[in-house]
Amino acid sequence: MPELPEVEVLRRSLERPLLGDRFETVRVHFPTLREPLCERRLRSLEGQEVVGLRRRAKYLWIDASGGETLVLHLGMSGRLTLVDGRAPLVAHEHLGFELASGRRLRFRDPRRFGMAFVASTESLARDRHFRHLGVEPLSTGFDGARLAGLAGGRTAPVKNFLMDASVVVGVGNIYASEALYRSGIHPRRSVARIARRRFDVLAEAVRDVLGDAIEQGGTTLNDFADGEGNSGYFQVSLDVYGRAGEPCPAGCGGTIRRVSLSNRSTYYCPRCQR
DNA sequence: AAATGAACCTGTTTGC
DNA sequence: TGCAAACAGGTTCATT
Repeated sequence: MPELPEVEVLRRSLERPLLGDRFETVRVHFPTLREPLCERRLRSLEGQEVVGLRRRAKYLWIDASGGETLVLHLGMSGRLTLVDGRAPLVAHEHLGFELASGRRLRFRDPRRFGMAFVASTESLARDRHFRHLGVEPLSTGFDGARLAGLAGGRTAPVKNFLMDASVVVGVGNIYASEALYRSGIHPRRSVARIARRRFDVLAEAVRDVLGDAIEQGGTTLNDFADGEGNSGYFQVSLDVYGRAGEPCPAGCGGTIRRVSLSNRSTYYCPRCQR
């Protein structure tokens, strides 16, 4: 489900309802995520107030008053929703954070690629999950010069490069295809063969497509929803992702093609993208 | 160092 | 209709 826009939409939707609320009881129903849940550490949040919601890459950081941060990652199929405290358990509900307001923050992840852990707020930058991460694409530090510099000495296909979190974070399989389409760059093109000027175009396309998707509430392919259960609408704005066989939306006369790159479906217009 | 592929899981869709 | 294969938004680790 979630790339950067979906996590950012989630963060924004939860910020107002969660700030100032307090963790009362943390319930671990199934400790089986990719990294096993540590019930003791998670329960250490009990009694702490929510003082901030931040996003780093595709991770959500929920800062608590005791100097600890709840870190959540939704993997492929994770869902985080605010429900009534008396709402029944649902299938694959791994975690429930019962709040002083009587609500519950529900974390469920059928495929178990997600993560949930607690770290001290002060140590987050040094945490092994974050220390290797590259630039935030919506920050001022992200531009064509930066991308071109990082591409130096590399030869990988540009789509792989864009999806490399040590280069730039938050760009997943959907938005990589979309940004390349908007840039007119073929997803298989080696970064060694991209002219300096085209990196400016690419950086701007990444920034724009992510920004547009956030504005539209994210992409809901199956059932992405924000913390209050609202679906996104960006899926209707996708130019190429999931549109194999359809005509290129630019009207060039080409047909959108689907290929596999590193075992990930990749969509592009063979006519517009070179 | 960089690139590639496999592994981790379950649920849903596709194809025979 | 039924079943099996293919596929799905991510990250990390091992191997070249």
